[in-house]
Amino acid sequence: MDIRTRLIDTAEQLFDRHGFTATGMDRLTHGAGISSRTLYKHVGSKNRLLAIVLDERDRRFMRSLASAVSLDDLFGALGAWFADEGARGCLFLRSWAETGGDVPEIVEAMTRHKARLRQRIEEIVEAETGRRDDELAESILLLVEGVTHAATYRGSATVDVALRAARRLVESAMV
Amino acid sequence: MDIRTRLIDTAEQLFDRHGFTATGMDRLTHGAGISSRTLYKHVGSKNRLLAIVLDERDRRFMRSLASAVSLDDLFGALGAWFADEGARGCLFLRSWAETGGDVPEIVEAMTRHKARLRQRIEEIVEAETGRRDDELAESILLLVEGVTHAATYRGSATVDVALRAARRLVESAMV
DNA sequence: CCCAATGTAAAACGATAACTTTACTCGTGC
DNA sequence: GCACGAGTAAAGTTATCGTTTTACATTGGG
Repeated sequence: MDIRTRLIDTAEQLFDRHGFTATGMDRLTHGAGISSRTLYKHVGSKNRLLAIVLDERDRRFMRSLASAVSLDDLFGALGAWFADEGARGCLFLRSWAETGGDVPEIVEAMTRHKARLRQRIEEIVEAETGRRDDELAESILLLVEGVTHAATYRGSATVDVALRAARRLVESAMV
Repeated sequence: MDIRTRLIDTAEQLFDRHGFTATGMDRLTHGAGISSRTLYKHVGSKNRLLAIVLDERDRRFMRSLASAVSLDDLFGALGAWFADEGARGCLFLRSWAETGGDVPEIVEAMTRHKARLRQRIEEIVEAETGRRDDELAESILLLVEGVTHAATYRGSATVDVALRAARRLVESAMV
């Protein structure tokens, strides 16, 4: 695996598990097995490293939803994500909050990700119901955001609750 | 206002707006207008200060829900909270994640708060529908958790979407 | 064959972190 | 009238922060 990939993977894990500010550069360099000089040649700064990590995470997350055309697919993918990666809340929102909304590159990475997520949910809702429905898409987004955070303290069974609630909302909107 | 209250209020604002780790002790002492010696006499450590802040926030938040007996009340109170305090995600989850789940007093404060919230939602659902319904309460919790985080990037109009979705879930459960 | 690129280790940078200590002031109650 | 508790300011402690720099090793291509 090449250095840059190894660095970004290490950083994503450390930022996710211990927090951005609490993760020092030494833990990043030791974790990735590189020198600090190499780290700075590759990513320039700690803030830029976080922005790159977020962009990479967005790509990976959206890829896991790429083939979803139903609520089952959507919440199935979410459940698989939590099982694989753990559930510690949304890393984009956490990064945005930890930096106080003061770092433009992180605000932008967060905004981009949330726009893509919202768009993707709209497509899935349209595939499931056969028509566009903004209000329905927005409430499914609320369930997705809700399960992302509730799963941290109520466990993975919450994904099934979210799926059943989403189905009911679709039914209720179909009448 | 007495020193301890002033300190806790200041700390809550700074932790919420800039993050826990990113807020230094000097900003806390200057913000509260006290010396560092006094701060440590009162709260002992930065971690204990955060735990105290969280307990106080929980009391205040639960008080704002104290008289709620309907979905309207519940989401009305949430909307008012966001309007008054801003929406930057759940401070309990953020504090828990920022400290990597490694600080017992913070894990406990988070767990206590979430248990109380879940309990309160169960009571409101029972008052609204006339019967206990665990599944329904859990899905309303998902909407509450969802709107808490989605409001940070989709604005306060999301509260109305959450309320309407909650109403539909109740209707759907009443059949 | 050697130059340029890419990496390393390790020291140094100034700033700041959380926290403690020293020395001093003040108002209150006995 | 003075002792004491509660506060202050400010320096000091030890440690770590993000970042840069210096000096050196390895390696692949013209």
